Amino acid sequence: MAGTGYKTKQRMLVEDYLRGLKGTHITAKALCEGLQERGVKIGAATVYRQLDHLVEDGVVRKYLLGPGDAACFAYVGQGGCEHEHCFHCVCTECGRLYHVECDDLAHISEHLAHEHGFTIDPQRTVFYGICDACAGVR
Amino acid sequence: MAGTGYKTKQRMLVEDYLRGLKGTHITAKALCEGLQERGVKIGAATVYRQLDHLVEDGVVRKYLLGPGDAACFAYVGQGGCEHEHCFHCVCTECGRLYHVECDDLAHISEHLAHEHGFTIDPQRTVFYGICDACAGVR
DNA sequence: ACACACCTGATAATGGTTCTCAATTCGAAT
DNA sequence: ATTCGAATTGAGAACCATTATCAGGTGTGT
Repeated sequence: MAGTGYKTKQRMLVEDYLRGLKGTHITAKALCEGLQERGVKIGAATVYRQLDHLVEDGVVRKYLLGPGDAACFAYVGQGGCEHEHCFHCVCTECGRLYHVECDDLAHISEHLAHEHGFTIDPQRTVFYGICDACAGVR
Repeated sequence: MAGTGYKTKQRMLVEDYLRGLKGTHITAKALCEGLQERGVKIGAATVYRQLDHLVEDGVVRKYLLGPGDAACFAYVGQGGCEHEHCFHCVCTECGRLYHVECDDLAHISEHLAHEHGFTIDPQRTVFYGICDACAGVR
């Protein structure tokens, strides 16, 4: 379960970079540029490939925020259970992305599953709305 | 609240086509082709623009089934839904769209607003996951 | 070291969506 | 009905994230 394929330099680089972000999300392109700014020579295609592998291994999570938007990736670690009920909120005003980890959200998942026969995928589900910062300004 | 901009022929055509699907989803491209097969002359750009307007008006809902896949659109009617706290669940397996009206979901909205400073827009928010019908098959 | 499967990276290709812009249409006021 | 400014249209180009291609490099077990 430790990895799909070989342990190459690039695999380590991508994984380490994500781990260093400590739960923060990042886009594939930004990750690629971030590595290159560190002097690492790595191609975009490789970054995408390694991200796919890491997601398949369950070490990294991929979030699809919107159509056309770039996917976001975040390190969740081995077994990544701590963040299982982490949902995302996107402010339609400022575009900011908020991580919300809360038991109440976990309860909603269970409620939907038991009462409405629908099992939510937290990785794909995004709440759209307005954050207080923006609500206050208006 | 009835419409953004002018009521053009194309606007009506797109809206009527979607309404005729009665809750079923359709992709922008398919909608465009469907109209053209009816003998309607309409450009893809216009279809996308009108879909955006209809989504903004809350009459149509937009959602993604998979990464890289085309967005899907479904007619949900005037006022978005008859009930205020109607959320939508999309099965990523079969693509079916479920309407869920439930007080527990309303509570989550309040909780997020009070405890996490984020006010959900139910019209725009879609839950992604797997419905029991598909979960059983696997 | 050897063989072979896998990985890399630059580039091209893909596909959905958005942008451009001249021509057309809309809506309200005349 | 006519006019005029603003909004819309449509064809194609542009955009952007992601994938595919493929020759050459690299990892692993023997």
